[in-house]
Amino acid sequence: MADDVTDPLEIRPGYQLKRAAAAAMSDLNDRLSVLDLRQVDASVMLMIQAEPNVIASHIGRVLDIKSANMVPLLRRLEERGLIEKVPLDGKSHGLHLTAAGETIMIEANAILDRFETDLMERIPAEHREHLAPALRAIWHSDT
Amino acid sequence: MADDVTDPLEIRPGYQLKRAAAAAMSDLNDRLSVLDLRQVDASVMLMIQAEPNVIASHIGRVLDIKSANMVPLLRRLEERGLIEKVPLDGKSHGLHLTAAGETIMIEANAILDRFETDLMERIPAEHREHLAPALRAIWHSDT
DNA sequence: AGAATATTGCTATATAAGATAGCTATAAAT
DNA sequence: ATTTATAGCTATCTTATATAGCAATATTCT
Repeated sequence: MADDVTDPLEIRPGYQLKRAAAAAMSDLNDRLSVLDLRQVDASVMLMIQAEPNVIASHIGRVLDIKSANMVPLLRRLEERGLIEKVPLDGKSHGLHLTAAGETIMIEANAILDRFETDLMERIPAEHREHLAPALRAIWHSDT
Repeated sequence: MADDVTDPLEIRPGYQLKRAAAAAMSDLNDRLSVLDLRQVDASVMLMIQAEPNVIASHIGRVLDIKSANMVPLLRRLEERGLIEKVPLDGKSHGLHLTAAGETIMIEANAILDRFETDLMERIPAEHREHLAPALRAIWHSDT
């Protein structure tokens, strides 16, 4: 039996969204793996880079990472010498990229830029500009 | 510190895709939970409904479900009396919905339709029609 | 027909992401 | 000053999916 039978899920946008995200995220993970970084690592470091001295709980709030999961994530990055913590007061630490962290982020940003260029290039031109606004609407109106 | 600091990931379509998918899938899982079905269960049953007598390995190929994971999935559905297996030859089984399976799929299809209507309604009208083609392009050109 | 190969469905186990529950110390609010 | 909220943390659980491999059967090739 050839696999040309109509997939009843092909017409469902929810399924398209899931499969597109899975394909894209798998691709990105492969690309980031050469730096031994996961997406979540890169996104956290991106936030630290954008706002040095940011605290962990703020990153967690923005990126939806539970503090229980943030702790080992930051510890790994710190142990690799990519970030450092500077005490702000008795309980908070400002996060910063180290020199090594800045260096790896040059490559990480290049990978992310390339990934996104490739991602957008897959999309026919007439649909391309609509993707980000549509996705943002889905995400931000989620209750 | 108010959380109005610019999120450096807001501008990245890859991140938008991930967050939109996560929000939508979480929503859908909540809705399907009233039937005690997960998305993957519903999608498998949808394929069986669309093509009675389909075999498990075909579903796995189309939906990207490993046979090791298909086995317990089908067993649960069979134990709940929602599907049944009819031997086709010495090693394959044709899958069918039972009467109970047909009944639950009436509700499941209603939930899916409603979910997708709500999903699309969140998107501003001028972007709406572009979402599915854009997502399909991302998914299907994935190597 | 016989031999080699591929497919189907399966078991058992590993991995990885993320969620839950709860705790201590500190800071902020009343 | 007392209460409440926040930051960071530990330990553990759940869940989805991946890996490795197997026996029986079907298919393909010579």
